Amino acid sequence: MADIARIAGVSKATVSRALNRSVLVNQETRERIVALASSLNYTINIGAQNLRLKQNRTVGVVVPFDSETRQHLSDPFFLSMLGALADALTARGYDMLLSRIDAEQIDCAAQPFDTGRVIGIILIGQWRQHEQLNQLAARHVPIVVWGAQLPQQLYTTVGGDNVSGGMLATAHLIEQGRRRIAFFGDINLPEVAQRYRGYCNALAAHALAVDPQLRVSVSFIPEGGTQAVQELARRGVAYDAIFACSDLLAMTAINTLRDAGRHVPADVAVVGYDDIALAAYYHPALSTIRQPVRAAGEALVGALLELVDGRAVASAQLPTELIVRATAPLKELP
Amino acid sequence: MADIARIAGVSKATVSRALNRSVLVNQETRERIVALASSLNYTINIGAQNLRLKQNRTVGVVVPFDSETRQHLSDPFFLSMLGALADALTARGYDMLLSRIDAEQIDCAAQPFDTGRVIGIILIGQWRQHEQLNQLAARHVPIVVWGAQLPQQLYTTVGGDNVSGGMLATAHLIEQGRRRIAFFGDINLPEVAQRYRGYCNALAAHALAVDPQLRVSVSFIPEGGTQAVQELARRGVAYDAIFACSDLLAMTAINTLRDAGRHVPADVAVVGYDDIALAAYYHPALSTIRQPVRAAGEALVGALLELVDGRAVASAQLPTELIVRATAPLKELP
DNA sequence: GTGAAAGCGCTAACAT
DNA sequence: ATGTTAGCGCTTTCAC
Repeated sequence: MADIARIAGVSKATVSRALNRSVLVNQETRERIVALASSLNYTINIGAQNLRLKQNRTVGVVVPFDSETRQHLSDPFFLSMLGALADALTARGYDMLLSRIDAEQIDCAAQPFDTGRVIGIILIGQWRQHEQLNQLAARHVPIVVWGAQLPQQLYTTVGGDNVSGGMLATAHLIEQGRRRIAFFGDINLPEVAQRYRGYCNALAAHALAVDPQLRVSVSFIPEGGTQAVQELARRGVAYDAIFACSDLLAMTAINTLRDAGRHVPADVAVVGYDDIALAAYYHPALSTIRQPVRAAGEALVGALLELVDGRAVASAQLPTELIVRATAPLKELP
Repeated sequence: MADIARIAGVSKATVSRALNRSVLVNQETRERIVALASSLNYTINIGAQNLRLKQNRTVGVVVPFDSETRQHLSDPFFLSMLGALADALTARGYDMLLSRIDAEQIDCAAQPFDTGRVIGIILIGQWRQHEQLNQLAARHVPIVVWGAQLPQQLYTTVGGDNVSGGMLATAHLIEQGRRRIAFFGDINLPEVAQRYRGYCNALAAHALAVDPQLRVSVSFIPEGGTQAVQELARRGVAYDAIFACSDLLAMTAINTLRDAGRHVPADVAVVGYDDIALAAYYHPALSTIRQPVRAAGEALVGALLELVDGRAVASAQLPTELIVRATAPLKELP
C-alpha cells in the first residue's frame, strides 16, 4: 500500500480510502488509484485489515475423526455436508477453515477460535463428547454442532429429526408386513440412540415387542454391515428386515445377505439412513431416510452467525423423510 | 497479552518470550506465565503474529464447480481428495482454507493468495482453464493443480497417469475377449483426453480399429451413464464392453443396461475410473482404475510447499492401478 | 479532499 | 533475565 501511495503521489490514507470506495476521496483520484492497484495485482492484506478492524470473515469447520477408525472424512454423508457448508458460507461471503481433529480431544476444536483465526466453529459430528462440548460453550466459544439434542445441553445443535427418522423407517417396514426388524447401529452415539427410540416407538405403536437380540451394535465403518449380518447369523435370530443407521451399512449388509443367498427385498427388506448420492444408484436402489444436507448447511451457518452476533440460538431439528426405493418397496413382493 | 503481562507483573515482551518457550526467560517466570495464560484460556493471536512475522501456515484449497452442473463438490472422488488434503496438511501443521469458485473464473482462485490469507493454492480440477492457470503461474502465484500435464504448461500439476489408466482398462477388456469397447467421457477435458489416448493405444496394440461411433461425450454428472447408454442405442452401434471415465458414470450405465435387460458382465463388461469407496460395495462390484488419493494429497501438498519455498517443482504423475472386480472379471463368463 | 499520526496484537533488536 | 521501542499493513480520528 505504501508503494501504491508513493507511485500515485498520495498518502497511504488516501489509498486506503480509495480502495474502500470512501466518498471522501476525489472521484478522479479514486479511479486512478483503483486502476493502479489492479494493474499491480495489489489487494488489501486481509490479515492486517482484520487486525486493525478486529473483524474476521472466516468460520472454522471441524470434522472429528474416530481415533481408531479414522473414518469420518471418508463417510459420504459428512463429506457432502462439507460441500453444503462450503456453499452456504461462500454465499454469505465467509471463508471456511477446515480442520480435522481426534474425536477424543474435542476441546482442541476451539483452537482456531482461541487463536483468533475464526469467529466461530461448526462441528460436524457429536460423537460421545457431550461434556467437552458443554465446556466449550461454557467458555463462550461460539460453536454449533451437527448432532442430537441432549438434556442439559449448553451448546447449540442442528440435527435431523432422528426419532422421527427411526419411526418412519420402522413403521414403513412394519406396514409392508415385516415383523422381525433388525437394528444396526451403536446406540452409544446420541443420534443413533434417538433413531433406536424411534424404532422402539414404531414397534410399540403396532403392538410389537422390542427384541434386544435384533439390535446389533456396529460402528459406522463400511464393513459394519457385513459384521452385523454375521453377528445375527451367529446369534441364530430370524429376521425379515433391517433398519441400518447409514446407507453404507445398509449396502454392505445387502452384499453380505446376497452372498449368503438371501434376497433383498423378498427375504429381507432394508432401509438405510442419510440418502447419500449413491443410494439411488445402488442395485437394488436403496430405500432410506433422507437427511436434508443442503438445509443443514444453511441452518448450521445461520445459527453460528447468530451466535457470533451475541444472540442466543435454540437448537434446531430438521425434518427427515422416507425415500421409498427397491430395497423396501411399497408393494410387498409375494 | 497486555492483560497477562499486567497480571503477571512483567512486560509484554517477557510474556511473548515465555509463550514462545524462549530460553532467555527465567524458567520459573516462564512456567508462571504459561500457567496463567492457560488458566485464562489465552492463546497468541495468530493474525497479529503472522503480520509481525510475515509468516503464514494456511494453504488455500480451491474446488471449482462447473457453472452449469455445479457438480464438483458432490463428486465422491473430489470429496475424498479433500479428505486426503486435509490429512496431509494437518500432518504438516498447516491449516486449510477451502473455497469454491466458478470454473469459468479460475483467476479468482488466486484471491486468497493475493489478499495474503494463504501462502499458496491447491486447485482440485483443471477443467478447460489451461490458459488462465498459465496466467496465474506467470504472476508467480504458488499454485499446484490436480490434473493432466499439458504442453506449454507454466504451472505445476500432480495427476494420475491417465494414459496408462486408459490403457490398463482397455487392455484388460480386450484380454477378456471384448472387441467392441465403448468409451464414456468428454475428451475436451485434458484428463479424459489422455485416458482416451490410452484407450486408442491399447486398441492399436491389439490391432483393433478405433470406432468413433463407440465414443460418447458425457459430462461427469451422475445421469451421464444413463445418457451415454441411451445415446449408443440411438446410434444403433453394437458393443460388448464399456470403459467409463468415472465410477459414477459406470454405475449409472450399469443400472440403465440392467433396465434394458442386458447383463453385466455377461453381455457388457464395464470398467470405471477412480475406485471411489463405494465401487467395492456396488453390485456387481465394480472393476475400475484406482487413483491413489492419499498419495495424491501428499504429493499436492509437498509440491506446493516446495513452490512456496521458491524451489521449482516438476509436475508429477502418480501410478494408476487396475482393480479387477465383478463387472469385468478375469475369467470370461460363458 | 487529503495527510499525519496513533494503534490493532504481536515480536525482535537493542538497551539495561 | 527483563524492559523499551519500533514496526508488520492497515484504518481512522483529527488537523489542515
